[in-house]
Amino acid sequence: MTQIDGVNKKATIYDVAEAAGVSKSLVSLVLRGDSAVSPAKREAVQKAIKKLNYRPSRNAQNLASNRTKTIGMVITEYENLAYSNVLIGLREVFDKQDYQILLTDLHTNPNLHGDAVDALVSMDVEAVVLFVEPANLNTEGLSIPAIVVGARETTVKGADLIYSNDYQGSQIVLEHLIKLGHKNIAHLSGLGGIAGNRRKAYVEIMQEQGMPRMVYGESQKTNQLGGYLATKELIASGKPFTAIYAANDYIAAGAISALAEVGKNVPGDISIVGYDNAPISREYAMKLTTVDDMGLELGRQAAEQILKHLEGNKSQKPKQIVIEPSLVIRKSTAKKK
Amino acid sequence: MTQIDGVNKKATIYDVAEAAGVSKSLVSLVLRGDSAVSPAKREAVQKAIKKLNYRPSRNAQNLASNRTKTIGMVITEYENLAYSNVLIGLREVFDKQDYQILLTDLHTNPNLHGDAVDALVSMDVEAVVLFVEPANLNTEGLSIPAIVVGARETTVKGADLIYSNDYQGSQIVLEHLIKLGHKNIAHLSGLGGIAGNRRKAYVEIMQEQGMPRMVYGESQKTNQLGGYLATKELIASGKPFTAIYAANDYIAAGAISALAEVGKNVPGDISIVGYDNAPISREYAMKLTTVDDMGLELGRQAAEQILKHLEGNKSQKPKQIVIEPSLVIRKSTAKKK
DNA sequence: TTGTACTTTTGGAGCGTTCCATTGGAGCGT
DNA sequence: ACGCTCCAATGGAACGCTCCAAAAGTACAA
Repeated sequence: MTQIDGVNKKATIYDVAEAAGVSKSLVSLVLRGDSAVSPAKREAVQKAIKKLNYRPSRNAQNLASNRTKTIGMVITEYENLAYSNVLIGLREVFDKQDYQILLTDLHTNPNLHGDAVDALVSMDVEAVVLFVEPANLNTEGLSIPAIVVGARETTVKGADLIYSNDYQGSQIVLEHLIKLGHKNIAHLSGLGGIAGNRRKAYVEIMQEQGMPRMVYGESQKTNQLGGYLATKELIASGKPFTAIYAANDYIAAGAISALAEVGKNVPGDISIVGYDNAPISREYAMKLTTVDDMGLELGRQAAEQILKHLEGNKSQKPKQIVIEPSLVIRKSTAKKK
Repeated sequence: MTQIDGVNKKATIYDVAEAAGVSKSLVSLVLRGDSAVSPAKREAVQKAIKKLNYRPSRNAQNLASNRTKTIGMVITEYENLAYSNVLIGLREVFDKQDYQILLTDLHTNPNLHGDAVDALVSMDVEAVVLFVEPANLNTEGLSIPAIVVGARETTVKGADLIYSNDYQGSQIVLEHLIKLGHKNIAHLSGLGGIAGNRRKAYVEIMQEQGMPRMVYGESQKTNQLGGYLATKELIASGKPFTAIYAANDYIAAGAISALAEVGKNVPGDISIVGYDNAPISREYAMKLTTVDDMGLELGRQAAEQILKHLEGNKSQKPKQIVIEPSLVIRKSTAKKK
């Protein structure tokens, strides 16, 4: 930091060079950990860096090196933590390769033009991970690798696809409940494509099994309140049920409250299964039985896939990866009485 | 996008200029919405931009203009949504001024050196918003404005401070409960400085009022499970209580489950107040009475304060802003029977 | 026609790095 | 003392923009 006109200006590589009595190039070498630098000079440079509190400008670095080692990830909104495990999985892999992840939600400045992807591309990310629902994003002529996580189809041409098999998820949930003796299993759904897939699978499977289909909350938001309201509807319908399959854990949590209000006990009276293995399902006193959507694994494999594009041979054709979900049996399900 | 050696290369301003038959400078003017450009050329440029799918390089822009119009925000972890309202408040103000917000958690690549602040400074953010607990970050010689949100003290020298008054928060909670006739009010606490402040206030106020102090869960995490376990302890202690003041809404939610397990009804038997007005307190079927920590307002005012530094006269001395919290009365509290 | 006053457009320098080709020494054998 | 090889260190071009000073064009009055 140098003082000019009483204003702090950020130190540049030249300031460091001068302070250390070397050339800017030598400083650059030290910065990048080049082994060809003599210990004495290296130390001098490091001292100068510390003294001046120098931090290299990534803008300049990126520009000069034509690399950013940065991956962009687009999510719908921070409040919906579904992305959380995926992010952890991505980081696990990318950290090892010294890639950075830039997380962005769909919020964009109304004044500025361009959506989340535009913003990311402008920042020269080397690839994008899309964890958003209908992806009405500007992905036209996207010249970097893209992978869509969590959806089984996309309009992003050339993008890889990775998702966990929702059909199979519904299947293992229903198998589990049926094995426990349940016959009247209601489904709590919600808005959106993911809930839609699970619903479709539920309907199909119940049909195959010749069991009654009861779907509620299709037009509700996929959160606790939605689950609560859907359950109220279910109860009001007067239809008999001994188990509930909720399209996600928040909906399941809402269902539990609604049931509690009418004196129904979980799992004593009603068994409940959620989906996603969200934090709430673990923290919740109830310890929800749920489907692990393998977010961590999705993240890991998405990262590997991206690395293949980035480091390996360029033009691979779009790949589609399907991960098998798994049932996490906890305490919200029990044998039918 | 031009095809060179079969590899897509991003279009630059020169490519656009050539395609539009103008100079790179003219393209730059169009990009920045300069009014001195003739309609004809403007249109030609815009057509070329679209055709080439050109997106300006922010790295180059930032470097050349010596501005990034970007503010960095540091949070502890994405999973803890406490920051959410603050972010919304920040955006509300910064959007209008065309500033972008870069959100970062404390996760840093173990291979790369530098913490979250280093990373942000390297990216040339113009100011930082710190929404992290003890802030053991490298803020030495930070040459950009910093504001610490949510803490009443900080080691970041020169930083502004903005927080809502936790003491007052505890005060209005307890006033509310006392007014409802409660005398035996337990407090559910948890790890961390914020919970600590609320706890301290609780202890002080109860002491003043000559009422029994019951604090549980000090060593628990501040989530649902923590609240659940703390409540179990409270119940096991055998001490009489008719109301609970929980250090946050998740703890309160956990408490409700624990109470339900022993047949205690909220608010019939026990009144509960949470803190933070977190999403769960609204969505939750229970409709939790809680303290709004004014996150939105914190965000707004933090943004205003930063703008004062950035646009106004430079060297202001550190300012400390305290926001008054407010009670949101919903359905988890009732008159003592 | 020429000059004046704008308005529109342009070339060039500069932003803080990286990377490469080159320079300058040190060390060693003869 | 001289050449040769190696290794360490350096200067300059380049990255893709912005911004400024200057050039080119346009319109109108004299």
